[in-house]
Amino acid sequence: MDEITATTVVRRFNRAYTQRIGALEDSFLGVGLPLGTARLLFEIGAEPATVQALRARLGLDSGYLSRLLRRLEDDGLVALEPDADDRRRRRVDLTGAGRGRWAELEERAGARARQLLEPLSERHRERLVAALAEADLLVRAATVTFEPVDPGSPPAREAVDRYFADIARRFDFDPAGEPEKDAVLLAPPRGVFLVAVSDGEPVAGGGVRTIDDGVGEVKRMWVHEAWRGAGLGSRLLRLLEDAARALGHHTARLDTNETLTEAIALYERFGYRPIARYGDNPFATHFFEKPLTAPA
Amino acid sequence: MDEITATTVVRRFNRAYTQRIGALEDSFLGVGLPLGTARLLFEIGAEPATVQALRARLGLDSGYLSRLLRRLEDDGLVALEPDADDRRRRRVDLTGAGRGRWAELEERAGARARQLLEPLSERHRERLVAALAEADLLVRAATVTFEPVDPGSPPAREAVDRYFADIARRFDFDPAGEPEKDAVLLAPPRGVFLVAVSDGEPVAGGGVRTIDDGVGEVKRMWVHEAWRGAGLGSRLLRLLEDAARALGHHTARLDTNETLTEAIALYERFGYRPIARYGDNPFATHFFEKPLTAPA
DNA sequence: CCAGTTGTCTGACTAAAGTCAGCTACTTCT
DNA sequence: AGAAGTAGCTGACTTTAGTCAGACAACTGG
Repeated sequence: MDEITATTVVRRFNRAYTQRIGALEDSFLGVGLPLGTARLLFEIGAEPATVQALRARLGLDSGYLSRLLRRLEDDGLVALEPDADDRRRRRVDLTGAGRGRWAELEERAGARARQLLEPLSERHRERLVAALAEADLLVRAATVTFEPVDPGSPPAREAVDRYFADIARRFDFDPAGEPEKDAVLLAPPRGVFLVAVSDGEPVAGGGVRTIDDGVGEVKRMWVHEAWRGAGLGSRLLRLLEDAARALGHHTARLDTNETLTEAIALYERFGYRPIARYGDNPFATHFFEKPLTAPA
Repeated sequence: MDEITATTVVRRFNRAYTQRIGALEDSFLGVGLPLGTARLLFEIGAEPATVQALRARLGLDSGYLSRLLRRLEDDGLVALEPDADDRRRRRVDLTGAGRGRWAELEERAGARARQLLEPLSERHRERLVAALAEADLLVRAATVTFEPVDPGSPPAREAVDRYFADIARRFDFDPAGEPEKDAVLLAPPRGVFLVAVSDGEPVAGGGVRTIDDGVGEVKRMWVHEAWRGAGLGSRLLRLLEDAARALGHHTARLDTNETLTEAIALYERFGYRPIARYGDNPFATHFFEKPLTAPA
């Protein structure tokens, strides 16, 4: 695809959309709260959080946020209380009145969305919704980044747990003890674990461990169901190969189960070739290897 | 489609997109201009204009805009000069320095778009661009409104001219004298002409005239090539039928040429039935009629 | 040619948004 | 226990964005 055309389409869309719907944010006006305050209330309603979490989510200055919260508290819309675990922290939640105000904001935002769809016929509405859902998935996927993390850390553990849960649905599998071993094997200096997190939730992850001098093994590659089809698997595998190279490996291996057909297709697309069984993974039925030359 | 789900998708997309790209607008920052000022400079660069045109395009207060322009002028980025036609008006254009600054903004906006596409594979990039193009078309179509205008007015004339140009491409057609007749026949109180305008350009239009007591004729239905497939034709025909009812008609007629197959399909979908030739339009080959009962 | 209208500008405001340094209470590390 | 760091708050600002009521010059219709 022509690079110029592609960015032109993105920019054209941005202009049209923000002009028409971007005013969407202004729909928060008219409930007697300035926009920033309304957005904050909205965010708290979506999920009560600590002050610092809100600061991160909204990208606000600490002093500024403090004042906004104070104002919401004075208006009786939110309640702040010290966090039991760390009494420096404060947890913010909506009061009854705040919940009412939040529902109002919800309703307005919903009305905005309905207003956009309303002039369209059923058929065109379906097309728009499908296009937005597709764009949503791809935009999210494009803006997520993979970060190396300690395989014992909560996001990594969650990714691995979900990986096990997913494959247990495909074939008879018992992860007994595996997560604990992973936490060691996939950690530096002999391993790596990468996770992509979106809205605080891991959406894809996987690791590399060293099985022999110069030979790395790709393990636990997983992509959240709702995020499949957006190319995260390919990006992850490419990054894991880079990581293996950085660990000094000249060869990447991996094993998998015959039921995981999409995974096998991905490995084949990436140039992995079937090899004889290695290691002692009782759940693996297929084994692959690929020489790690300079990155493509 | 489930109404709730549809609005949910729109809202979900809005959140994700504005959070990730909406910061897009902030990309105008970092060139030493506040956002509003940068947007103004951008708009002037896109097309030099009078102060009032900018006011309309950006929806700014006259005093406020005046000051913003002053600031840009002081910075040597724009030049203002009285309009030759009406010396109350002032025309604004970029200076050389302004053009440089504008190019910077362009580059930043383009970089933003590229940055969104960059992490995606060719295949996913194509999918995202296609989805955004589709959403763009439908969002524009959904937010455009049809307004009754004098058929002699510039937007109506342009719509009719483009209609003639389009059909002349389909079959041998000579519009001699027609636009002048239209300006009378499609005007109140015996006719109506509707146009939808987007970014100052007509994108769809059409009219109704009275051919007999209680009988109206739909004429000059046209949709801009770039806007086809978004349901504007259906919306327009529905509105024209409403207008015919408002003129007191119980029957709608129309003629068309056999080469205009999409139009014929539209009429049939709307319940028009073929009838014998009426009138003396030498270019028409097919004739249709529909009883106008209460609106669906 | 004059009354009314239009296009732009100025003055005098206000509210919202955001920044920065320093402070206090609490936790963590050694 | 003490030092060092963290979470949040307060005070004192600045900038941006925007409103509104005139003022004034230039145009337009009768």
